[in-house]
Amino acid sequence: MTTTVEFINKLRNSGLRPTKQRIKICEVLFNKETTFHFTINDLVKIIETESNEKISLATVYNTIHAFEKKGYLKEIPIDSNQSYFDTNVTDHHHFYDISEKKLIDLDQVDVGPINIKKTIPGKKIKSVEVLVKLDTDNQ
Amino acid sequence: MTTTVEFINKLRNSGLRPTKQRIKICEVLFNKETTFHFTINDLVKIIETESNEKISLATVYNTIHAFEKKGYLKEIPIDSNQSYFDTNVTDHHHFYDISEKKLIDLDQVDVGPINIKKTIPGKKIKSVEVLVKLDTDNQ
DNA sequence: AAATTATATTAAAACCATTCTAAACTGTTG
DNA sequence: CAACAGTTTAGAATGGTTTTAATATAATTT
Repeated sequence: MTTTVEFINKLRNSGLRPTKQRIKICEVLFNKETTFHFTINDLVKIIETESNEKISLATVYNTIHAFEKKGYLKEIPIDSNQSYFDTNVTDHHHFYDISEKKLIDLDQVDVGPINIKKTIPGKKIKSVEVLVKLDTDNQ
Repeated sequence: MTTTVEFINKLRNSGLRPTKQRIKICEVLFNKETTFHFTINDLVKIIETESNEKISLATVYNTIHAFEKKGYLKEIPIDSNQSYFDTNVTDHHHFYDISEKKLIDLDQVDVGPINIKKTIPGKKIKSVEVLVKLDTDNQ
C-alpha cells in the first residue's frame, strides 16, 4: 500500500513542496493497483470527481512536468496535439489504437530486444521507444 | 529528375487539383536530392523564401494532409506540440536529438527486424515506429 | 507561535499550432 | 458569357499548454 509519506517523498524528490493539491494528484497517479495512461484532461477530471474540488490546470501541469523530469512519469510520443502520459515507468512500448485514441502497454518481451547499430558522435541514446499503430481489422 | 507532370499526378492522386501554390509545395517537397524532415513552419518559410510570394497556412495544411493520407508524406510521432513530417516514406525509423530538436533517419538495417508478438483481437498492425531519443554525451 | 521569507495555487490572460470560415478568386463547362 | 465547383486567403476560432500576478499556504527564523 502506498502511503502519504511516499507521496511526500516523491514530491520532495521532484523539488516540490507537499501540498494538499499535489498529494491529491499523487493519490490519483500512484495509489492505483495498475498503471495507466492519461492526458492532462483525463487527470483533471479524475481528480475533480474523486475529491469534489476544483484544481487549477497550472498546478496539474506543474506537478506532472516535475514528475516527468524526475522519472516518476513517462510521456508517450504520439503524433497528436495532446500529450499522453504513463504511470508505468518501466522500459516498455506501446500499441496505439488509432480509432479509439487509446494506448495499450507492450512489454519488452512482446517486442524483443532492439539493438541500435548506428551511432551519432557526441550523442548518447537516452531511450528507445516503439510505437505500434493499430487499425480496425475489417478483413 | 522530377517533373511537373509527376507533381500533377501526385496531386490528382491525392484528390487535389494542380494549382500554382500546390505545385510550389511539391517542388519544395519532392524536387530535392535527399529526403528531409520538416514542420509546417519550416515548409512555409522555405516556400516563401524560394518563391518570394506569400502562401496561406490553410493551403499548406490542406495539401500536406492530403499527401500524408495518400502516403506521399509520413508524420513522425514526437512528444512535442509540433508535428514533424518526413518526405522519406520508406519503412525506417528515427533518432530525435532532444537538445537540437532535430530528426535523423535510422535505416531498418540499423535497427534490425522487429517482431511484435502480442496481438489485439479485431485490430491489425498499421505501422511499427521506433524513436530513439538522443542526449548530449558529456561523458 | 509570531513574523518573515519562499513557494504554491488560482483564475484569467496569453500563446501558439492547427482548423475553420466566409469572401474573393480561378478554371472549366455548357 | 454565365453558372458552377473547387481553391486561396486573411483572419477568426479552437484547444492544449504556459504564463501572469494576486492571493494563499508552507517553511524558516526569531
